Amino acid sequence: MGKKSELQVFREYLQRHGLRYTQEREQIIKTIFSTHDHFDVDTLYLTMRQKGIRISKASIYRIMPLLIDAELIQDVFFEAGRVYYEHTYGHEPHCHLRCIECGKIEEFVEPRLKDIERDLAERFGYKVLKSNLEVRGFCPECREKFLGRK
Amino acid sequence: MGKKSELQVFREYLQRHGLRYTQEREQIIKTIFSTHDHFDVDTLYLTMRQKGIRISKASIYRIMPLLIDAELIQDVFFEAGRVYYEHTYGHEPHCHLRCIECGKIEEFVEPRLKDIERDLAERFGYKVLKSNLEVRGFCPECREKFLGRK
DNA sequence: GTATCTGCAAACCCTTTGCAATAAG
DNA sequence: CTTATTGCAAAGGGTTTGCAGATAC
Repeated sequence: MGKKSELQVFREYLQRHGLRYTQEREQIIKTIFSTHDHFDVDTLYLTMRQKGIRISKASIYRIMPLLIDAELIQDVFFEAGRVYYEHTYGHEPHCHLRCIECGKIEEFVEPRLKDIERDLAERFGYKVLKSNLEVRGFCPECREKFLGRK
Repeated sequence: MGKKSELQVFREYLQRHGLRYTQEREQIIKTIFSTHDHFDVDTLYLTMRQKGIRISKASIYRIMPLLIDAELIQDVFFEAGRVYYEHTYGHEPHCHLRCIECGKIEEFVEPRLKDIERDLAERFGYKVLKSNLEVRGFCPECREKFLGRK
């Protein structure tokens, strides 16, 4: 049971939905999965242009929902009116610890969330699909700078 | 040590910052704390107009950051390009369980988050300020409708 | 060939901002 | 009185959309 490539997953998703596997869609997937960073549409657009890939923002905006629906990426957080994404296919579900001062992000896996989800499903009768835990604070450096060492 | 009213807290906050306690600010606080619902700026604006309170959206947009800074309200989630808020003063910190189909929201208190926060602070050296856990899924009704009873 | 997809530019919509009038202290 | 605040309307800025030409299949 070898793991399918993200391209393969996307291709099958498109086929299943009667959609087409275009140059632009292939390039977006490739670009997104070529780094581990969180990104927004604007960043993705600029990155692709820098690589010499011709694409419009409109197309990116139209393709993002497909990638989410195909469970290849996920929106992680919102800031300054922008949506930030990360690619999730092939990664263990994880949470984010963000410094509100410098924006640095640490990822961590928290097994206790599974228990919490299970308890919630039972208590409220929900079918739990996913959970998102975001912790905010000061990273060690900013903490020192702003809270005076302690 | 009686609990201060939200008005009192806001008044003191404003004073402390050299700001003025205006009609509009008083009315916003009163309106927000008169229900337990989550709200966005537009809803708040319409609610106030319905009650016959004269206020502009611009003022609401300008006052929201003050309420957040005074720790009276908090932004809870973003959806369809909008920010949703809830009043938090006087409430125990809680998390949200949302139905992605009908939008219903259940609130729950999760004591295990405190442990998680403590562990994170130690592991990454962060000063943790707050955490936000949002769980998404299908509520009992929507689950039945869409997933066929099971 | 046919229906989907793309790029462009305009439209949208929530939010922010400049400015003159108003009100708090 | 002095300075902060409000309301209005215009500007911003991210996202969506209509349409004609391009492209997957």
